[in-house]
Amino acid sequence: MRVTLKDVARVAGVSTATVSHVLNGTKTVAEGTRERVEAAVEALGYRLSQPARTLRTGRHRVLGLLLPDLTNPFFPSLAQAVAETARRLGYGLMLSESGADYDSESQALAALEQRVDGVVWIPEALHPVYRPHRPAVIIDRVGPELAAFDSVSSDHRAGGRLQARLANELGHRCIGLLAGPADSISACSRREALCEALGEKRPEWILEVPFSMQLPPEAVERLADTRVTLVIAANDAVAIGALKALKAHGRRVPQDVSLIGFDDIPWAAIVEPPLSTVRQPVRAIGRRAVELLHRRLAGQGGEPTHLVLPVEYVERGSVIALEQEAAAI
Amino acid sequence: MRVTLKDVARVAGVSTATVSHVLNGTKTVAEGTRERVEAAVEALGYRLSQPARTLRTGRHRVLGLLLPDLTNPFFPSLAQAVAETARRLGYGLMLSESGADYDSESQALAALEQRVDGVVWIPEALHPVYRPHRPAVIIDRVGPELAAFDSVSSDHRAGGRLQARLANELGHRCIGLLAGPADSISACSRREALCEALGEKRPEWILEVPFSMQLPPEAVERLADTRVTLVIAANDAVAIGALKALKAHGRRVPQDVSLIGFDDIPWAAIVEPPLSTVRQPVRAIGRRAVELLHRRLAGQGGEPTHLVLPVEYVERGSVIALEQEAAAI
DNA sequence: TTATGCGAGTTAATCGATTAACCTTTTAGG
DNA sequence: CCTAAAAGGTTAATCGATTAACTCGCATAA
Repeated sequence: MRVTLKDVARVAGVSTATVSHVLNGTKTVAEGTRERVEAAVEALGYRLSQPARTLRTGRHRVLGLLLPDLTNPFFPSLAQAVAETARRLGYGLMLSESGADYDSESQALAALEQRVDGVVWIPEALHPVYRPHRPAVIIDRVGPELAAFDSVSSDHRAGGRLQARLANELGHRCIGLLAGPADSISACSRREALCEALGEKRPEWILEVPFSMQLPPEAVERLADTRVTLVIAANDAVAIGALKALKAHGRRVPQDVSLIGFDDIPWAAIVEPPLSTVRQPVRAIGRRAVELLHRRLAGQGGEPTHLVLPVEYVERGSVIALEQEAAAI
Repeated sequence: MRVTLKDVARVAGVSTATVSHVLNGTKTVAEGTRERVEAAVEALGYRLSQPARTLRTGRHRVLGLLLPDLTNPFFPSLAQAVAETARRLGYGLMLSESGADYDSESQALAALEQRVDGVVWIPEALHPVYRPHRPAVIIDRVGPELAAFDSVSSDHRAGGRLQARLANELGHRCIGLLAGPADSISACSRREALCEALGEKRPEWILEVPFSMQLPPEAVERLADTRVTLVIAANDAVAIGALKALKAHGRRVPQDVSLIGFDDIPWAAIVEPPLSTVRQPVRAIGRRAVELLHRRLAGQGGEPTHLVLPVEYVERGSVIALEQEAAAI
């Protein structure tokens, strides 16, 4: 059925070793021989068996990427950067979504690990239940449990402080915080740094919501609170959900209430009004993660590396100064 | 280094065959023996080598999904449906993006095929250059080139007619069409059916744009055309791009100009105003595609099956009747 | 009593590549 | 002219599982 190296070797009149060397360029092969081999490959339509090669060499030449949720536009962007870098370094990419619960995350990771050389992993839980069995680079986690692995993350704390400073400078005293899930490490870092930097003027209310455009009814209700002059959202998806809710309540953004997100997903610039947000360097994150993984797979790099990349504020118009202060500026 | 079946067998005091049978449930094994084997597996932390299994059995237990662009929110939704169904049928999923050009699409497909049992493929080009070497289910293509493969697609022609009927009923006579790329089969079907159904009242202008929120400058310019009362977009992403451009021109949707999209991506409901669109049954498409693939892999099903799934109009408010006619309704 | 079949295990071939070790011829250097 | 190295090839072991074919008791049926 299947055309194997052996068939090619027979047709080309050489040994399988030679065919392999031609295909992989692992040894010099005489011009004429190589041509005969290549002709045979062509004629027979030979296709390498990856499983066989992997079994023999122990290398898949594939990296895995495990992320929480493709419908959050942040992750496709990340996936593209990861895929691009992987391909540049000679790897394929196997992408997997971890699904809702931690069980399915563990399962997905376990399944992934069996088919790749290493994984880039964006864990969901603050206290992950699973430890990778292969080289892994963790994105967005700085906790102690996975400290043994390389990691890359945005400077979430700086992001939180950025938001706080903005609130201060623009004179917002009554803040509503749509924080991310309590067990998300990145959401927690942002929230902590934000609250610390706000100091006295702690948020009027804090609500934990999932990273999704779909706000829980409770959150929608809270957004009717007219005292609040600035809503800080866990990320852009949440911010966009909030935007919709605010409009439904008849509150104008930014005239009646300012709104700020996090991530800078493509849609942030599209919604009305365009969303001011804190940008994560998504392409850099993906690139650096793969590069770290590659280095690790090459056997270099002893101590785990923890990269923290800077974030920046992107002004788009959904945040303005409080009126009384506006005159002063 | 690696713990193999042999190690487990040695520790459990049985042959590798027995271990394999315990692990796969392929033969009855005495209670006590099984327990010893399971204990050994646990104690040694044994993990199956997928490449070895695949080499031996010829089955990967993984399906591939090749799609054009993860940043178009239609595809993540599709990917989720595909992943879910695959998992339900006992497969893993390997997801790959085909990238910009057809070369990289062929490469991606070739790479994918080597690691999966079959692929779900959403080709970009009207005339694909590559023919799959494995069982494949094609999504959104009804052309002759790939007719030998199973396929699933929305009823794009019906979608086009739906849009035309809407235009008729609401009295729009001057239509701008932001058609998709000329080499996209689905875009072409829609466009053809639309134009046929419009008959006399063919669009004032037709512009081919890529499936992206980022409209080419030419398209942005055209949208300033105040004669046009209805803009039909190739898909929701394009529609949302158009929405932004229209606003930039100071034209209100839907008061000054109606706008309709295609797909019904999650964001269609979020933008302002919410976008009326033609919904593709994305979950059903994904599910049916995997089911077809599974059947084919099981060796059943002789003749290729071509499934065409119905679309439906989703009214959200971005399309209204022309004023003079509005009174009549 | 003899065959038959089942239950529980084992043996060993096999999947399709890679690659260390080895063998000839050439080639080049001194 | 002699020797070392390079060039060009081959042989055969190996990666880690699966599974057809076989063995050996023992129970059941004829």
